Amino acid sequence: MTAQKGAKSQEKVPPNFIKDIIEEDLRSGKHTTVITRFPPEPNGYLHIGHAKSIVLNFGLAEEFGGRCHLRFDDTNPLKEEEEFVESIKEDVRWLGYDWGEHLYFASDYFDRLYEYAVELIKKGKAFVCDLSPEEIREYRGTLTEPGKESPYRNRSVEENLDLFERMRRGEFKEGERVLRAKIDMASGNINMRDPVIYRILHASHHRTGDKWCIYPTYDFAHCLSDAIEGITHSICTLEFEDHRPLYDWILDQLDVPCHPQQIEFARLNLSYTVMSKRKLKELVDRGIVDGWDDPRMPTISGLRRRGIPPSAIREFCKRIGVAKRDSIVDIALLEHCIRDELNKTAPRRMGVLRPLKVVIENYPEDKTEELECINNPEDMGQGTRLVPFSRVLYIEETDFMEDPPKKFYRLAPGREVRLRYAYFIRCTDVVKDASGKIIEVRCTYDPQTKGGNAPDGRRVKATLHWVSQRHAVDAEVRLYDRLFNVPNPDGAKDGRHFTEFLNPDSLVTLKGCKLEPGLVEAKVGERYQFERNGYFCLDSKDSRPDALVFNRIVTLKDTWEKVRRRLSN
RNA sequence: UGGGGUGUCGUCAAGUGGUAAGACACGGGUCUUUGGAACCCGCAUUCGGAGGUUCGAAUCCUCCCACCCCAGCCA
Repeated sequence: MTAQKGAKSQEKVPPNFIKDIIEEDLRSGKHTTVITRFPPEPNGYLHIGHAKSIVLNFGLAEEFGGRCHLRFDDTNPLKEEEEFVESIKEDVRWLGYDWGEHLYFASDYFDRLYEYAVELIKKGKAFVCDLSPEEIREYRGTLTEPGKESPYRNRSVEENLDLFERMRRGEFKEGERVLRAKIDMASGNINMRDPVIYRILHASHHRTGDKWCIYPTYDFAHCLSDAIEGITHSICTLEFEDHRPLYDWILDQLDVPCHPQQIEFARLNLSYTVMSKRKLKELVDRGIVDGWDDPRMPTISGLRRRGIPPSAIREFCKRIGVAKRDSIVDIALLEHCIRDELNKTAPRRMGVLRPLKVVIENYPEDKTEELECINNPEDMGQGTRLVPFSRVLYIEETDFMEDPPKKFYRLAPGREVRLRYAYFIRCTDVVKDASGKIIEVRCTYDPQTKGGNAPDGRRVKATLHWVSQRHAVDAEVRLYDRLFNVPNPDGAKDGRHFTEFLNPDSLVTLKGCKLEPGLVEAKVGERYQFERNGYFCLDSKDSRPDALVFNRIVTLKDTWEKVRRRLSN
């Protein structure tokens, strides 16, 4: 428990401008507590960009001893579904955050919001407008020209009250009338040109059913929901900066419990992927990926299925910082956070992905030895396990070369290497098939080197992982890589479509992989390091006890691969 | 041609008048029964540009340039 707490306190959000504002507000006495909120619209799945916001909002509240609300911004019944509220709750929970009792819905406030709208009308600050959607657009003006006032702008309070009430009762068709705030049609900020705050939608809502046929817009509902909940700091992304004057205007007109401060920060962009809901949906709809939880997707469900630990995502979100400039974070940082976490926690196993048969000529045919292997050299507390060794083994195809280039110091004819936790072996011969392909490597072992050390002090340059043929468990292994070939797939200057930059090798499926026998016991949710290969986990969707499927979470850093590439250039 | 933002290393990002943190990436090295990990070293005389103020400027002033967002009864 204490250790847990200690670990948590290390997970602080590093300094940033929002934290500065909060600290100043606490210091000056403007606030005595911090109340934030994460306000998703339940119309889609969460992705790692949302994780940044979640970690910020929940992290800040946690750190200052306040709280963070989970509030669904469900003001548009046309787009929202119950299915998404459940998946969003699951994702937030999985990321490690708890909203406690503070689960809210903007739709919980529809009655109060309606009353606030009436109050605005009574103050002469809102009016019912009969203009059609097209006319409203025309009257709004353009970015460089001011708008024109609606001919309905100066209706009497009584008439507005009556019309608004009749809107509520369902006397009008969709688009026939709206309620608008009366602000300034000449404002340079288009959001202030008498924005629509209520519209007619004859649609049933996932929570309020058919009780309402008028619904508040985001601008009206959001600030008031914040005020109702006593939010102190309302943190959102940059595109809402232009909405802040409206946020403040609405709260200034009304008798509200408090006036939260809206603060904007730059949303997360990640290299070698796309983040917009529209683009992710296209990947799903065109069958380019296996659904929203495809392990290559930046969705929370995709990251989860990929096997990425939530702690690594939290750490990543804290490391990227919070600022106002548009940026693209290098996905290598995410990968680093994943390796960093898994290196410390993941038990090691041996798994041969591309098997090459090795026969140890001087090892008895029927003998089996149980060799002790360390589960995690970074954490000896994880203990050891026994792995069977016998005469016929598999090693990695890439660990043998008949004609090795310089700097390759794995197995080759005449060479001696170490089999991890086992023996030194020396290659004596190779066996090829009719096409010349090497199908078997013949070796001898040195019985004196059991455990991996030579009594005579003899050294070897390489240590290979291996699996005993007789004992191996078969598995399918899916090697995942970056979805795109270019850092910024939707930033093509020549207007090329982002799918033109897909990485054809983002998924490589390997069958007939040979794993050490203990891995039959692997369970969904566990993560392993397959030594010298990377980190892997069972696929939660497709793996079956008699047909194991492992996903590669991330590779190990591979210096040899770098050398090899340099050599071939 | 309107309004709102932003420009510090390849990528993020500190710094808020006192002489450019840190991380990732990258390069080199030590060590190693994972070519993993760990450890060490290197990596912006310069802060979008040009002027100016000052003993002193990334930080203050002026002008300019670039990029992002806004004309949903979406959020």
